[in-house]
Amino acid sequence: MSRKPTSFDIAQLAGVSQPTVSRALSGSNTVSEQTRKRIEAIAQQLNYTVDKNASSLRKRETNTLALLFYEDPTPDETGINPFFLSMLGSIVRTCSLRGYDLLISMQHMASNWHVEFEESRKADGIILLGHGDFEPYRAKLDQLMEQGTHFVRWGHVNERSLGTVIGCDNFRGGYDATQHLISHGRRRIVFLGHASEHYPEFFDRYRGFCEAQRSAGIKVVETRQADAIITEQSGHDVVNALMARGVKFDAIFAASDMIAIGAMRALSDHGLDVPNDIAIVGFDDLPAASMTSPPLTTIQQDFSKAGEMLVDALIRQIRNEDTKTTALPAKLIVRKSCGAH
Amino acid sequence: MSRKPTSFDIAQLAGVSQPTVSRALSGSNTVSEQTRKRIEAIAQQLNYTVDKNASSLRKRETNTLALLFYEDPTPDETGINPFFLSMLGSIVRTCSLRGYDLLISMQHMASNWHVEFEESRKADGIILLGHGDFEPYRAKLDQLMEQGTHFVRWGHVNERSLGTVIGCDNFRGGYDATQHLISHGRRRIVFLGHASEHYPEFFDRYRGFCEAQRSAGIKVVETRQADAIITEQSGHDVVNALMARGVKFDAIFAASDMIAIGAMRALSDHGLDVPNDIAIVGFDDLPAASMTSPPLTTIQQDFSKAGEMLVDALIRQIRNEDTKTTALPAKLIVRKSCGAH
DNA sequence: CAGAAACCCACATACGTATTCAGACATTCT
DNA sequence: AGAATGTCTGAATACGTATGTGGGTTTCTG
Repeated sequence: MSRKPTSFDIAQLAGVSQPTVSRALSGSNTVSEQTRKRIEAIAQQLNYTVDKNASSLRKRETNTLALLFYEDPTPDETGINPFFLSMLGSIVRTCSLRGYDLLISMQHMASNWHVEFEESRKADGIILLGHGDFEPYRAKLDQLMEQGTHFVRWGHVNERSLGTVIGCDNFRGGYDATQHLISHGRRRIVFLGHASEHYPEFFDRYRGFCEAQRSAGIKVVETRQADAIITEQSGHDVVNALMARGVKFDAIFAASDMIAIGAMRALSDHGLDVPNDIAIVGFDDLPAASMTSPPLTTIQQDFSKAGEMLVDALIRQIRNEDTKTTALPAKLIVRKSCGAH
Repeated sequence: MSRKPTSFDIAQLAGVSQPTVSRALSGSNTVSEQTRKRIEAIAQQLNYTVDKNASSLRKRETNTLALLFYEDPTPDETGINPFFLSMLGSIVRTCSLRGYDLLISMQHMASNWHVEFEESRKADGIILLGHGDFEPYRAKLDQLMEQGTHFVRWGHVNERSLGTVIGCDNFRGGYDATQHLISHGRRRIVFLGHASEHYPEFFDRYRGFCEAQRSAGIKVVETRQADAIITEQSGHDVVNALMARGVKFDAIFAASDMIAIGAMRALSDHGLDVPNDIAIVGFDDLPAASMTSPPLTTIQQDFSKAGEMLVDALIRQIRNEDTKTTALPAKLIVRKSCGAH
């Protein structure tokens, strides 16, 4: 017999009916210990595995979670946002520990994954990475809510967030980073990163940045903020632009490590020393942060915890248990780029 | 009707039978243009999606590929090998372009995924990352072959490789890197990385390293090789060990960028300048390579191409077309760590 | 106008599992 | 001993789709 064995095959060999095989292997207690042993032995010997599709069809659940990246519309960049990549490991691991399979997909705005994944019963729920709750994402999130699709997302934590969100305490992180620079004597700090509603997480970091300065009696100057997105190149360019504009500063708080790394390269090109001339603090604690020279002081996001919480929250939601939007603490990691000691 | 619509629902509304709906939506030409339009309109309106499980069950194919990482047995390291992460993006994208879903799993040696994935019809084929064809992997690969499971893997390319392998021309890469250092006047080059059968890719790079030296009339000295695995810490430690042993060298060829980055940190700790005191060339061209200071000269592996080839080879195999084991070219990327200008 | 061909479509069925229901048998109770 | 209880198992069926087969209508051909 070369085809894949079915529960009928096992049943025949064990001299029982197919339903009994199904019950025995799914751990039902309505089957005698003796026959169960026999069935298990035969199943093992034939390398029998439950057919996932038939099982899912019958049970109406797939035991699979879907992970959806939002693909940035930069056709030349082939990579995934390094920040999300860092979270991937713990998501994969947690799914595995919880007995779920993980389906991964990268989507662009045009596609309508929101009807695809749960509707076609590929997955029991969806984890969203990179989908904010402002336009043009908002409409899609609304539709997910309406459909009753189970989903959680990583993002900006807010009182009126749509659905369940796991995020980071960005305000506090921004505050702590800035406070740290101030406490080491820096007074003219620039913020590198967008500061608008369309980048709600960066915006919170920026607000923390402003608040820390106010607390220290430093006047917040608008010219000390410059838009940047989460790429090394962007960080590099924005520093050059600042210097071209003649902005004076003695420290940088970058809204992401990628930006910080690009900034360090630009400073190096200008012959400036980090941290003596310019101190830098980043955000995220990407793997790359500890590899720069000098190593980057940064605000750590706990990726491992984040992935675990996303998966667990989604599973709770699938089981119709209550879930709550949560902000994880942000933690200052002092290395050398900030000039402490 | 709150439950998910089925093809029967569509059929009823369109006044046709269920099979006609199935044929209309799957683009069969045995259904009239007129009824097809009608059916499509209704399907669209109801947000109808083909049930993946029922379809897969009936068609006996899942339209899904599985990606299996081998998890290094370091329980504290929560991350995935950065090298594989770099490939992930293009694998995800290529799957999407080819119309396949991607199932991701991280496995440890103990588990027997080899019967799980294709046998339980979760996927039509498997992409393996991090599975060499030496023990203890070999037994599992043998079993996959025997089962007739479709799989491809990234790894060491060899005449007698088991199954279809996509890899990199490691020998040539090692040769070119070393040759480059020699051509810039370096004579005492150390190789950082394992040089044994258990690390076949590193071993090929090492053989290229040796060959380049012989071609240049430099005597290959065994003390100028030191074992290291693909982590930053390992690179750091091994350089310290070399210096403690009093080994003299003026250049480093690291078998991976991670090792190179760790090595640079160690050199910096010792007050040595890169590239003036010690020139360095890495391997892989990880994203981090361009962010170090000085930026790392390295041998580039084309991750984008690699992911694409893995996916395409697997799909060909699933379609019973012939596939061939392939080595991709390795390309020297000159930055600043090697001291060329 | 008869017969052939072409075209559409419905009927029946299979994919492999999980669950409901009821029956068989053994055991215990009165 | 007869009834009641409990334990285990089999028969029947549903999940939603895809496909082989055959029937009915229309169009074409001679």
